[in-house]
Amino acid sequence: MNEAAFSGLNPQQAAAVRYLEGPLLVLAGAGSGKTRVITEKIVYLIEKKGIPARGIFALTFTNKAAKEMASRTTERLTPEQRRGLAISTFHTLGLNFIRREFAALGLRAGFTVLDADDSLSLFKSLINHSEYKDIIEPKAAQWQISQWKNDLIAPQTCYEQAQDDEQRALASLFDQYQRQLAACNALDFDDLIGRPVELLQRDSAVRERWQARVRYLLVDEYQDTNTTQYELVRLLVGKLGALTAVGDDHQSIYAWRGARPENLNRLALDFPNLQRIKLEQNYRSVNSVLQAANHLIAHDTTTESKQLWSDIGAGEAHRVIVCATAEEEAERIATEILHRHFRAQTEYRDFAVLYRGNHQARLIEQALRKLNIPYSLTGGQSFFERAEIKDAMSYLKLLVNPDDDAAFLRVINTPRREIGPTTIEKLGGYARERRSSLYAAARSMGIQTVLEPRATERLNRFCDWLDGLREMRDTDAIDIIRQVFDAIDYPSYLREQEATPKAADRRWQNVEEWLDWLNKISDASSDNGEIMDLPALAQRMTLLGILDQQTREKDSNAVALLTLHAAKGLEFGHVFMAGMEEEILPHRDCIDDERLDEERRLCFVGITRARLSLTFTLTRRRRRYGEWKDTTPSRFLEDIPANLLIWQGEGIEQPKAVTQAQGREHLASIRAMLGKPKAV
DNA sequence: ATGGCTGGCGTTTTT
DNA sequence: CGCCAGCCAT
Repeated sequence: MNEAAFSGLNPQQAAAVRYLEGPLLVLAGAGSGKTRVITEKIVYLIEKKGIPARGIFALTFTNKAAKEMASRTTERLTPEQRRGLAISTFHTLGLNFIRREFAALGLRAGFTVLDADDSLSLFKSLINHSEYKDIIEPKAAQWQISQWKNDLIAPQTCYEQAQDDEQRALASLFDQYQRQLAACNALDFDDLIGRPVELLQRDSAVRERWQARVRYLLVDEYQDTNTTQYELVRLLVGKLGALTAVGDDHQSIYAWRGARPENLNRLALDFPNLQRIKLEQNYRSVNSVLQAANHLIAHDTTTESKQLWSDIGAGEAHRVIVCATAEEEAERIATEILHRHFRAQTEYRDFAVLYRGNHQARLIEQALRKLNIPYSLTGGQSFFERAEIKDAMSYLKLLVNPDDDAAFLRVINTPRREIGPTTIEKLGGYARERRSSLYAAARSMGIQTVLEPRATERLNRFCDWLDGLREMRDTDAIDIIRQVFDAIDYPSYLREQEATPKAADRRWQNVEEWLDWLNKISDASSDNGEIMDLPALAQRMTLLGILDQQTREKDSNAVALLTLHAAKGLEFGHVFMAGMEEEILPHRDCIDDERLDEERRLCFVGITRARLSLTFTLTRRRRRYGEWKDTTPSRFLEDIPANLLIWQGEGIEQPKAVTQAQGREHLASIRAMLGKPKAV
């Protein structure tokens, strides 16, 4: 092997890229270049080992990560070389699998992928029409059933193992939910992984076909896999174990939603010839940051010890700023950012404020606005929650799958077709009895016996219209959708709904924006040689959701406001961690719990986002649900050696509104008061 | 059908 | 304390 091919990689990274003798687990510390290892390995497999790109599968958890990885390989490979290369999320792989194998799963072409909202609506409707109305909370049911699905437990098994009435009710609800999905020719997100696993397990021909296809599999953020995802990985790689899994148990922060970090250890049991490589050199942070992180995480006994180090420099001690109240904390963060921005010509995009819960963002937002500091806030997928976008998506989904009840209900009276609640209620009852979709019920002969003649007539008109549209399925997807909006005169509908024409215009613009976005999706995938038909477009749309918005945010030069969870995978020059208090971090519900370690890892993730500087803030008293309570500094601060922390607080005067000049002046006074931060 | 009021509740979030 | 959802009243 030519060593020069790996210039720029350290020995461990190079070994991870080169190792092909069996399954490989790369324990990659924060900032140790794990994405780099995966992309280099893909390039290596294609260029040096002659494995065709279409035999290589790389899996991530988020669209963003998949996009990032794809763009990094694009830089290194010719279009010819990377043709057919599958870099995607677990869910997209599952979708592609099901698109090929749907018949064996009892689905019809054009099946719908329900998003979390649609699935919740389905639960609500099932619960409301069941005997356990008022006993079962829809959200809780959705969560529990999702857990079951992710643990590969069938409704039947749930029922047999149920300990009490509530569990029996949930198990029965699970069963009804799955039946209803089948009736609607629909799947939820969990099914995108679960159904392929089920088929691969029971059908050896399918399994062998897929195992032959998957020449090499790479998995990112392996510690975040749940039972189903791990099973999918295992089934796809077979006994050969042509697998590289990259993960970091220190960054396991999603156990609360079903991730099984123990899958890292399970790998060694399932593949006795597993090779392990640790990456401990960090390419992101100064050593004071890494020391804080190392000491903090040393208290987590459930994870494997890794000592991060870098040759980036010593760094400064981290400040711990104690504020009287949360308002003061927010103001303090804002003025600190302003000062540093002007003092060191630091771009706003180099700052991040991290916090445990979204509600903490509000005050910080206000404080930043007061000082005219631009900021970006993640967590809002508001664009896709807008009514006009949901309407538009429902029309598209319904064109593809008339049995999609969620879309059917959304659209049937939008715009008004005088099909009211009474008709829909009767139709729904009829459909439930026959375990069919609403559309199928509307189309059945017997429906006339239940409905008023006038209602039947309106319903038929709507269904005929839908059928007519579906006839045109060969027309370009975007064209059909435009025709639909034309036919229902959606802009006029919006004008009726909105008080001002301006507001209606704005909403129509959103629809236009959505159409542009759809165009982009269908173009992007035709790059891969696959023509995107209407069903594929509708299905993929549900999975891609928020990508666009995230991209837009990236362009702006603004301070990032993020939850600690959302910050994973990102890095910033200067990081503020707000609310370093007991009952916030660690969260109050996790304090006396085995979940405490996950809180510590969350803190670890926050710390390791920082390249150069780290500032912790906390308050002395905080208002919780209207009541003032004294607070205690987070135990995690105690886990960081005292010489790495400089506590500040009492007697430091807060600046009022700050102009640029006043900012410099004030900063000088604060620095005079505090003295220079001492180097470590 | 729509809006206003009240009561209950209040982690983290992707697909 | 604030927000949302759901309910009730118009």
